[in-house]
Amino acid sequence: MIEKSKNTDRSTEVVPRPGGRSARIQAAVIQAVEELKQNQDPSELTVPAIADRAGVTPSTIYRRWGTLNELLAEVAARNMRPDAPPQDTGDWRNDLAVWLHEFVEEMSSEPGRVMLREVLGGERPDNAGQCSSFTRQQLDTILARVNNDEERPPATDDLLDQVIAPVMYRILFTNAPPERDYTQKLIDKALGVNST
Amino acid sequence: MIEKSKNTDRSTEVVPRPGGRSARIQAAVIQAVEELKQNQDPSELTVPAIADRAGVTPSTIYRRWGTLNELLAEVAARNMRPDAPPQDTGDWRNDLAVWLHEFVEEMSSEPGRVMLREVLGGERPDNAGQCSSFTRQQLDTILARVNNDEERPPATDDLLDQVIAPVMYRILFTNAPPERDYTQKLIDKALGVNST
DNA sequence: CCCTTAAGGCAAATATTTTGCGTTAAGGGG
DNA sequence: CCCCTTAACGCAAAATATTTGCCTTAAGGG
Repeated sequence: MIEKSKNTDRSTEVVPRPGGRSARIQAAVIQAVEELKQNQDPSELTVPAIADRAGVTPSTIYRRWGTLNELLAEVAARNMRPDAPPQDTGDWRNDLAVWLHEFVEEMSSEPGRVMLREVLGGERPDNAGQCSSFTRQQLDTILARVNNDEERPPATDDLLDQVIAPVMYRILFTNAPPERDYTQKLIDKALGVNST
Repeated sequence: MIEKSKNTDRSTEVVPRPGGRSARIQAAVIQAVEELKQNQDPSELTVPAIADRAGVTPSTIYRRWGTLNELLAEVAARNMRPDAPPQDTGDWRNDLAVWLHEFVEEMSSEPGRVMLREVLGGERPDNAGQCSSFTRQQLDTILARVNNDEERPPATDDLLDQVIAPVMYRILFTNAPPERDYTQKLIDKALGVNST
């Protein structure tokens, strides 16, 4: 008997389908994770518990995300998405300072550090990449407010190197979260302010 | 009957004992982890497997480290300890460049990224702190070679902020590991080299 | 409307983590 | 030097979590 028409030998790669049942389940799972994270006691944040609350079987979660770490990484990355563009005070330098101080405070907080740990703990680099992408977008938004005729704004990359990176390094690798003064000095230096 | 002499009501806090049986077991477990990490297929890197190889019961590991993540974080932090001081070429600027390029290459490599993930994935901040402590020591060693009569070396903190941090940020949060040119420019800028 | 296929549910099989309890060895005091 | 106390370990049973095989479901495409 001839094997029934194998259509798999075509280069017709199986294209992943967008939206639909999968999407609803994914949303339910993610929401379940966020809800369970409200309850203190992180030991309740387990795959079976998440599955239960999402109305899904554990195997669904394991098959889609592989491990709890990956699921948490994805959720954390999502939650890092800013819910608003940086405040517009009319002075972009001020916007930058205001936004940055808030950014640092959020990242240094316990929930912030937990999110960072989760994002960086995942194996897929996408999630971490998304975080810096969000940050970059916020910076771009602020820099777009500069009147280019009057002054030349710093490049986004320079701000990432000279301000964001040092702040993140301290949060991730030292016990001393960045003080407000320290952060401000980084800004001033990056913007070329003379404070000798 | 009088409860037999309770000597626990004294302020004689029970002091954790250094070295001894515990120390040997700890060493055996850590070595087991390192050996198992040689074998590709990280799915073999499991607590029962580690316990087996270390000649220990799993419960010992769970009680001491809590989770696999914590154990891996500790081992990774240990392995980040440099095994030699930075090469001494006679020119500290060169020493810095040589050391840094090697540092970046190690951290960007797949094993390096895995170690970073493990270190940052643990809950105890000590391990990450130790990493930056190692880095700081290496930098200090290089800077100590500067002849202070002739030139003023940069501060270690400035190097951390302006060179190490940007490099680490890119490794952790972007898909593009730092190119050699990029790293060199960071050094030049931090050392005040005019390259306009 | 039917066909194909990726994804989900269910439940059994595995693997892991946790826990209670008895044992061991390191230190300290008499 | 011996005993006493205690933290840490081993062992094994119990509790959880993870993996897997097989069947069912629903989204898209022809």
